[in-house]
Order: sequence, then C-alpha cells, then structure tokens
Amino acid sequence: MAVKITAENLEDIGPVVRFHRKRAGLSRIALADIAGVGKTVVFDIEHGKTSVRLNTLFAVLNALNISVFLDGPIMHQFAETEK
Amino acid sequence: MAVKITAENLEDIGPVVRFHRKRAGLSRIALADIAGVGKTVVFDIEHGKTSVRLNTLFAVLNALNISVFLDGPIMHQFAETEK
DNA sequence: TGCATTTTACCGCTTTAGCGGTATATTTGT
DNA sequence: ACAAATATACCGCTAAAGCGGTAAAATGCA
Repeated sequence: MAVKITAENLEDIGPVVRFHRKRAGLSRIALADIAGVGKTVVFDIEHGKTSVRLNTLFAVLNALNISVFLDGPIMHQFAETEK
Repeated sequence: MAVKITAENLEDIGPVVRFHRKRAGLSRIALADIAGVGKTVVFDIEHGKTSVRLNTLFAVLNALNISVFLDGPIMHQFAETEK
C-alpha cells in the first residue's frame, strides 16, 4: 500500500506530492507558504528533482500529511537498542 | 517495526545509518566509497544533519539496504491511479 | 606496550540549492 | 469568449552542500 522509494526511483516522489497537493486543494504557492519553503522548490520536487534538501522535502511532506518510514532486514534490532 | 521519520525528528536518521554501517562492518570511508559520496557527508548524516541532499542520503541508505516508504491516509488512492 | 585503523573536526574551494522576481503559457470558472 | 487564478520557465543572487586534504584524538588489535 505504501510507496517504496529507492535511489533509482527517487523522482517518483514528485507525482506523490502533486497528487496530495491537488487532493488538498492547494496551489503551489499555497503549499509552499504552509510548508515554509519557496514556490520554486515545490515545482522542482513535483518534477522529480532529486537533489532537494532533506529538510525542505520533509517540510513539504509534513504539510501534506505524508509519512516516511525506514525499514530493512535488521531494523527491528535497531529499534530495540533505542528503547 | 519500521522507523517513522518526520520533519521534527529528521536527525534520528543518523543513528539508523550508524547502526547499519557498524553492522555491515564498514568504516565511514568504505561506506562513502560504496555509496559514491564523500566521507564528510556520511559523518554529517550520522550526526543528524538535516540539510543533506535527497540523492546523497538515498545513495547511503541504498548501500546499507535500508528501504524508504511513503504512506498516509490517501496513499492507496494514489497507488491506484498509477496502475 | 606499540602500531594501524578509524573517528572527529577543522579548513578552503567549487558547485548548486533555494530564494523572489518576472513574464509567458495554461487552466479554470463565469 | 473573457477574466482570474495557476502553472511553467526562465533569471540573478546569496547561502551553503559537498568535496578532498589534513591533523589530532580515540579506538582496536597484536
């Protein structure tokens, strides 16, 4: 159900952001304002720019209520060490 | 089981990367070489730098076999439009 | 105890992300 | 059809990401 992102399909984040923004009824400028970023980078993200900064992308994903998860074969072992 | 990352705990990626690198028996330089990035940015990521570029981070996560997933209340609707 | 590896922490340098501004399509609603 | 909102696509500027080099501190191993 969740969308998997790898180094090879990084640009697939663009359509996800676009879909969620449309569904939220937001223009690019409106979303940019909510996320606290510039309008240009929203445009760039939706067009698959892969060199966006992490904090910038997460500000946008957060504004759209999109969650991000890290997983892998030994992730549960890491989770235990954190408790 | 998976680790959730938000805009507020972005720096939590650092410990995840560090744990996986150690488990893989890699030095920072070795990981940087495999990922095709500089040693400095591996150091930065592990120390919670949040302004790393997306492609740089994913190159590192990929090298460590860490998967990233996007999810949310209407993500399944997006997934259907893509088929 | 030494010796090698790794880590931490700087430094300059080059490249570029992100910004607002602007101007032209394109879309949308009336 | 017209007008308003939005999207696309540039531009120049400033701040900073990422790089390799270096050196000292910490770690690990024989």
